[in-house]
Amino acid sequence: MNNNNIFIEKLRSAGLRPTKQRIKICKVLFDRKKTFHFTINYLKTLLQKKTDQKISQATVYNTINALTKKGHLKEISINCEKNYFDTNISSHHHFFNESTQELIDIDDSDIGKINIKKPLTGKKIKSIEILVKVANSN
Amino acid sequence: MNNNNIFIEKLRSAGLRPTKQRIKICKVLFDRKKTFHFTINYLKTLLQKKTDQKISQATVYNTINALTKKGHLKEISINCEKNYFDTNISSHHHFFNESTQELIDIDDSDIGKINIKKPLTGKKIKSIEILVKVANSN
DNA sequence: ACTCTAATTTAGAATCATTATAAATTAATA
DNA sequence: TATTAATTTATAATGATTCTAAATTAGAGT
Repeated sequence: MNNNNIFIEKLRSAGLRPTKQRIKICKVLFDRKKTFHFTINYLKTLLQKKTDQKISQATVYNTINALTKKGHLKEISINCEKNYFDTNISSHHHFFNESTQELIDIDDSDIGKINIKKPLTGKKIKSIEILVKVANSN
Repeated sequence: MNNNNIFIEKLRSAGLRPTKQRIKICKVLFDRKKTFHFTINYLKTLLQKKTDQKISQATVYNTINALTKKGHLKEISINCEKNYFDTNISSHHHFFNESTQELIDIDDSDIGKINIKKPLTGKKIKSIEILVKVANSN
């Protein structure tokens, strides 16, 4: 089976040439049922496993940065210990499980309305991000 | 005037020996009216300006990390572009002005109650952090 | 006050993630 | 197919942070 055309379209729509490296990266990122959270490091490992020819790390960085810039990925950071990316680009929030270092989506609709009582005047809100840090209760 | 005793107490209460380097750092951090947001880099610059003898960067990092670990500082990260620290350790949130890279406190009481409709079972919430990214509206 | 020891400071090296460089390769258009 | 602009690549450079090991210092005990 071949989803490549979907990825080619995705890349083209973002103004990126569909090279074989980028298509492979898209396959790892987007060819899955559930949304995917990853660090660049983990992605590099996955690519090495799933790929015959190696993809240089410069290409991985360039491609991920380009996809992020075009809005196909979302960047999330947890106190800079690790920089995660998320294939779920809808407006949503996160649990971060400190016990496992795992990141879990919280749907926007699963959080009640955020009421900012004193907005900054003369500024436009670009985004509201909530990070709920949790740990195993024991 | 001399607030040093206050800083010495603060350091001791955190189990840190009040060395002259640490006291100088405390002075820069805590001897102010308003809360203070800073990057390590900015702090190093300030210390260099306000100090006769230079403090090595290893000491700056060690001290800031120790104070953070003991809860005298709070760490905030904005997509890892920059890692900020905040002398305001009360439960609160932040505006981040993308136009100026400036970080502004939002008091906990200036945000309405956060309603997490589907909490994670078996996990304890450690913290909830809201980051409101804004930009100059023009 | 003096001695001793463990904590601390320090310069510099090491590490890690990320970005820049510049030459070789490739996609896509004519 | 030829051309050229984009892309990939290995490698070097950068920047932030941590490590190391030697020199210094704080503070407890004498």
